[in-house]
Amino acid sequence: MKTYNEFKQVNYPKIGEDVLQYWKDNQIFEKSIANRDGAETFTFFEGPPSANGTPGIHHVMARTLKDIFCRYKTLQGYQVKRKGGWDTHGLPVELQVEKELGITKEDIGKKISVEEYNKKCKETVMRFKNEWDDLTEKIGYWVDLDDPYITFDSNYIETLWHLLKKFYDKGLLYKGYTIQPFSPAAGTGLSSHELNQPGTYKDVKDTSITAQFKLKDENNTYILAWTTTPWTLPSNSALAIGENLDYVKVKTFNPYTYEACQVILAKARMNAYLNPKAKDLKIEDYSAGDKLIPFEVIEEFKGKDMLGWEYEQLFPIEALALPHPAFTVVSGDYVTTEDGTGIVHLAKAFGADDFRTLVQNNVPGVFVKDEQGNEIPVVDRQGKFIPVVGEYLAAKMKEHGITAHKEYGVSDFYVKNYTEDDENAADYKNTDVIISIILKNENKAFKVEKYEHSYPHCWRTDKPVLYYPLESWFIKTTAYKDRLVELNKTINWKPEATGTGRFGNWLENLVDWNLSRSRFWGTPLPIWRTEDGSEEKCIGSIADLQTEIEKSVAKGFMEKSPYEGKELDLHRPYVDDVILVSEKGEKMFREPDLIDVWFDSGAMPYAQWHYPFENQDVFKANYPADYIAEGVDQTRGWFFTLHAIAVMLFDSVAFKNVIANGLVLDKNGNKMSKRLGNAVDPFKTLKEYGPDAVRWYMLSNANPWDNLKFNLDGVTEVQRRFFGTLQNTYNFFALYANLDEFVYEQSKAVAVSERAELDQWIISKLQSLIAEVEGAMDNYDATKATRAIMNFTVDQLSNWYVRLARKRFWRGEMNTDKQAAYETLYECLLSLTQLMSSFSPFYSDWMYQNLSKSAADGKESVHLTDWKMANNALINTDLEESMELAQTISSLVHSLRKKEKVKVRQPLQRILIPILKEKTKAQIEHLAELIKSEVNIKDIEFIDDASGILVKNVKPNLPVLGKKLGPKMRFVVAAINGWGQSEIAEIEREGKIAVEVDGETLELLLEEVLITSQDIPGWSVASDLGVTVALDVTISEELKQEGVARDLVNRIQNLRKDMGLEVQDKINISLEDSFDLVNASIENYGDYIQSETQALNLTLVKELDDSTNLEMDDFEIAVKVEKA
RNA sequence: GGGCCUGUAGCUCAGGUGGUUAGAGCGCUACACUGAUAAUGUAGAGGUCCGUGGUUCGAGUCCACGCAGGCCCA
Repeated sequence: MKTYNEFKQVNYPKIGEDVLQYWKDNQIFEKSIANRDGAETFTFFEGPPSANGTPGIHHVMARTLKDIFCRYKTLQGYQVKRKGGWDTHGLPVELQVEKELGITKEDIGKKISVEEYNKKCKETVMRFKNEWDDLTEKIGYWVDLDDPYITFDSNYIETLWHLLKKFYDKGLLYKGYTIQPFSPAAGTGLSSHELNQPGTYKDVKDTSITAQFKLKDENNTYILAWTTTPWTLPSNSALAIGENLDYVKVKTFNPYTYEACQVILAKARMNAYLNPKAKDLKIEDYSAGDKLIPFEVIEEFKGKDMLGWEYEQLFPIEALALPHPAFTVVSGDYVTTEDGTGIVHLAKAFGADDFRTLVQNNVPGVFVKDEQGNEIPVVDRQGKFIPVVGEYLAAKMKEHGITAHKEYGVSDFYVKNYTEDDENAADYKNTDVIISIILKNENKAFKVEKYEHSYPHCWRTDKPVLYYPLESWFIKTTAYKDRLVELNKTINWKPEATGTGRFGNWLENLVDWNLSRSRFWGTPLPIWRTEDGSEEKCIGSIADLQTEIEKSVAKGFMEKSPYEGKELDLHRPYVDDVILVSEKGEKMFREPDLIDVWFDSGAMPYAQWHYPFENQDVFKANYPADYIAEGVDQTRGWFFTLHAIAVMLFDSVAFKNVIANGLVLDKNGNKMSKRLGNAVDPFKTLKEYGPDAVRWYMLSNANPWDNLKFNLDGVTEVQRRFFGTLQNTYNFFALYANLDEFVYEQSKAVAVSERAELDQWIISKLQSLIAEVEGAMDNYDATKATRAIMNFTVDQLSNWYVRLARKRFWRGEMNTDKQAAYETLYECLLSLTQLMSSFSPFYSDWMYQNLSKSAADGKESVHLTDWKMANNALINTDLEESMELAQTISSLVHSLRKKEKVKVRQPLQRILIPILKEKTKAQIEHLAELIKSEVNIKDIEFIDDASGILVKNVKPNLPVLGKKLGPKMRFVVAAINGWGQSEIAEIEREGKIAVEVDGETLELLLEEVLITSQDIPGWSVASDLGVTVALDVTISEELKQEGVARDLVNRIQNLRKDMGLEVQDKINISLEDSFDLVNASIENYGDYIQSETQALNLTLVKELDDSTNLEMDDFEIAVKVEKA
């Protein structure tokens, strides 16, 4: 019976399927967790995917990355609970439903009830759960799929409410506004998605104004700022410059009033405002009305020099006056000199950039109070100026005698001009034009012109949109900015730059978290308000809600609870039916907003356990996460919301280690998309290549945080080069182990110290590998780990150890040396299965079981084993260095043989190795036998200084010399390069030497140069890595005979194979007596030939019948081989 | 427009703190081996280290400015 299964061919996909079935049948995953009951926990958080689309190949990457560290830590003895999860709310789901139903947001509540709509969303969102689960299993991502958290679940939402209430109680949840695209014609805000509809951006001609903002402390000096929305000028409260841009102050004249003035603008924009043809004209020669206006630069400065400059309000409307630091110059990182004046006018209410910049600089915006005392902008929701501004403009029209198609009342100043009747009137003037005329007349406009640009329009009304402040609920993240930054520094980011750069910068420029979404399918905001907004209540649990409902029913605001006799569903529309009662006895209605879905996922550490309502212990043992991984695109999404909630509510990080992985692109580096047809189907790929090779390829090919150019050829290569080589190595072991009936038994194994050098070496290498893999994995660097394993397997174990040790396996009966060889190879293979198991969980388990099913301590699965740490006592650095020397020397001899055209089978007498260090000599001698047999030579001779034939080379030791010499380096280097043998001898003898440089004498020390030996006169030499080898190519008669003997062995072995003999079959050989050389060879090496070919007899005969002709290098010889 | 990442051989990637002639695998070419054989070994060809400036005795490596591709945000 065979102990170790032998495989002619391996079917990797089938191994994946079989092992998956085995895991299921034997509950290996469950056992891997139950096994570690009571052990220290290692916590992983699953970033929930959305199952409303099918998974792609990039999910294989993401899920593999998540899986490997959990498996690794499990082996190391930690208990790693892994709860799966689903992200179920949000816009993509809504859009998909709308597309399928052929409706728009407009239709919700009309053509379809909110109830039906949300029901449809709920069905849609889990549509592809089965595909996801299937993929998850097939790629071997171990995660609990039976009990996942689902963000639409009532328990989940209850935790969200609990957290929101905590924010609320801390005073961190507030109602403010944010600048959003708004359609005054439709009276509604527009989502960025709506703005991205085709056709929304149209080319329009608007009146643009370059306005003059008068500096406070200087006469006739103005800052110029350009705008395509003149109606925002009354709301101006600051000007932004680029700190590093160059600005000029220019003496010139206003082109409309001809008044002398000094204007400030970006140097790079002068040509746009000041006619270059006028550059030679003199200021004094100008008279009002001249076409060419002279100008003269009188000062130049940087933008940062302008910071804090004060100017006078452009429209001095009393009700709009503001305190300092309004009307000052601030810095804006987005300011350019591509258009305008290089100075940007800021109106807080009407631009998102403006808003952000002003908030960051603590500059107030232009607002007025309404009856409730709320701040409102000077443009109302119909898109017209409120009377405060209207009055001013109407008065100015009169003052300046501006007439239009009609007389303007205080409420007629629409800023975006959508009353078509007016627009078509003959003498029509829009608000922008009126503002232009006023400013021109008042010496406040430097340039007015029509400007054609692309401007967004409402897709429904076709009217231009405004950027307008809309009410929103916010979390005051800015209050915790410092703590967020501080705690972020304790997180281990892979790659580091994502943590310090992308995420760190984001935290530095933090704005408050806008929680509000005006949608239907999502977590409702648990805040109820009275109609006048004077009282509000935040609900933190279902129990709270029930209590409040009861109060309200008692008060008579509701007949009965909307939930009476129904399943409790916190979603809209049910929750909207809840009317509560305020402290003062007023009716309270829920704020209709839903919350940002990122809050859903960022709260998963708590909500997945329904904390604090349940599972407090589980939560505490699994918080914060030791490790998470997600795409780098989540930096401002999930990574941020996890961090924000954890820091603000728990003063903790949410995760200690994080990998932000890159994208999976197609093999040409293009983004994969279903539309372009270059998307790789994960299921097909897994079916064809099996999960292990795909995982291994993804991890080893590039760092996970770099983008991966996914190429199936790469998967094939990994399969062939790595898995194929490993499989060959295993097959080799199994074949001979079974023949010898070898069975590994740890207790009876030969002590490592008693094994052959080669065994000790590979064991040492193996321990070094384990240490390297541990180091890499502890640092969350899977690429390094996989590459190290690959290198060991292919280069060290297969191409060196097995090749050199081959004969020990097939020759003779079982003895200690042979047993040691088996044990060594077995131990390497078994260790490899564990090292590999995190990355290629199926194949490694399969091989583990093949190797260990006969072992006394064999486990059901490699994934249930305990990590075998590196044994430092078995690491022999000296031996590893020796072997490296041996490998280098062998390689050099091979290349010399090739150069001299002497094949390896022809024995040669000796090689010469020049030796400058005793240690090197000892290290080579240590493995002399091995080198000799590997390259088929009889002797290694060393030549040292005493021989007197060494030719040495000298090189400067640059890092050492550089520090000492600095700029004189190149002279000294030139001097050293010109040295001959006598100088080298001198510095070696004296330990120092004098060098003349530039008339100066310097002393060089022995350690400042590197001496090597590269030449032996009259010999064919080769060198590499500081080792030089010379080969003696003289072939004596004796060597020739031995060469023939080896050739004969080789030819007879081929014959054996052709005859189909088994390895252990014995033979008889008859050779034709025809060549003296052959006869002599048989005379002297007959025993060798017989033992190698397992021949009982080797006879020379005069004539052979039924013989075969053997083709030797220079002749042919007849031979007859018979099975004995 | 801003932040961040990437750019090294035909392809995929390595290249601590700057150091003489920039490496590996695959692919290609030639040869060898033939008891791991649908394997394996050896050698060879193949480079403007994205560009331009700068710092330095010395730059793939450090700095500045660009170019190309990507991600996120406006």
